[in-house]
Amino acid sequence: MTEAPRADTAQLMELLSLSLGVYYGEFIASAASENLTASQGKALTVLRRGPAAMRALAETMTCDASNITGIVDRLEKRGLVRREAGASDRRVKNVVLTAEGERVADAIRARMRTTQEGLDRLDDEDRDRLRSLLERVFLSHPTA
Amino acid sequence: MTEAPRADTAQLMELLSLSLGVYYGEFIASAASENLTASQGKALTVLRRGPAAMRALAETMTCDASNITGIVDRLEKRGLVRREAGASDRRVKNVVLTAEGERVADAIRARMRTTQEGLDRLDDEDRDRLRSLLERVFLSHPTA
DNA sequence: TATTGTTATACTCTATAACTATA
DNA sequence: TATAGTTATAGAGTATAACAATA
Repeated sequence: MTEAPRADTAQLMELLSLSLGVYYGEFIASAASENLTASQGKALTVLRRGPAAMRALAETMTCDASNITGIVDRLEKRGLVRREAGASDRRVKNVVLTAEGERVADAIRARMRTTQEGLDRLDDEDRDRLRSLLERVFLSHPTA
Repeated sequence: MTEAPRADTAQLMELLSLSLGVYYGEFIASAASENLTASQGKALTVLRRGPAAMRALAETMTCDASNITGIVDRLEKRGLVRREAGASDRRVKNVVLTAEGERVADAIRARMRTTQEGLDRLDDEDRDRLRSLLERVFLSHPTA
């Protein structure tokens, strides 16, 4: 009964691991071609979705808040992001992409040809199925 | 005509970025709970598929071969892997999981409950669809 | 008192270059 | 000559602990 995983859960986990390896490997190479480390590229990717406080950025990137100081320092030194004072809470600093930062973030994604071509091989129906499946697996928050 | 990406390729890339971010975040936390860094956990995950030469390990992990020395050193010191002399080419060292290493690799995967529960929410047909889609996007090698 | 961001510290990861032992 | 693995080095990432400013 109950919560025993179905027979091929292990297979799917393995396939996810392989897929992530392909995707992340291409991401690292893409960031490197803009002279950015994986963490710096990841920060730009996250900030592309909108400004974020240092703390929030740390949580999204699954690392300690103290690390973000150095990562943002280096991105700021290169003119890719800037720190803005928080509106209500004066302790908070919001990190915002500059125009150049947006350009670089876009360039990183554009360079991920293998992944994009993989998606382009799917027809419209399959692309919609993939979207639905990913949302259900990774983005649904079961009431708990 | 031709190679222009379909309208929602950008959406799917963003969704992949979010989904794999969730997966990777859970992986990092899972490895940390076994007192392993992301790279060490990744190495165990790769070796779980079978022994690999130092060089091959570096390629799979998308890093320079010189890094693997230190990573394997630390895993070996903890008894999770061992170096074996190559059969034909005496320059080669194959890295092999120990029994304890296998146990830890399994524990890392088993601890990824959020992802597993996400997969468990799918019925058999959807799970098969997801497998097919991931294989087509990430693991197919267009003749080129 | 609790929280945000920073700093100091020690360890790990990373690429580059130079080395050795094989091939 | 070329390749597999190692070592040395410098810069970056990482968690922990302690701190100042603010809430």
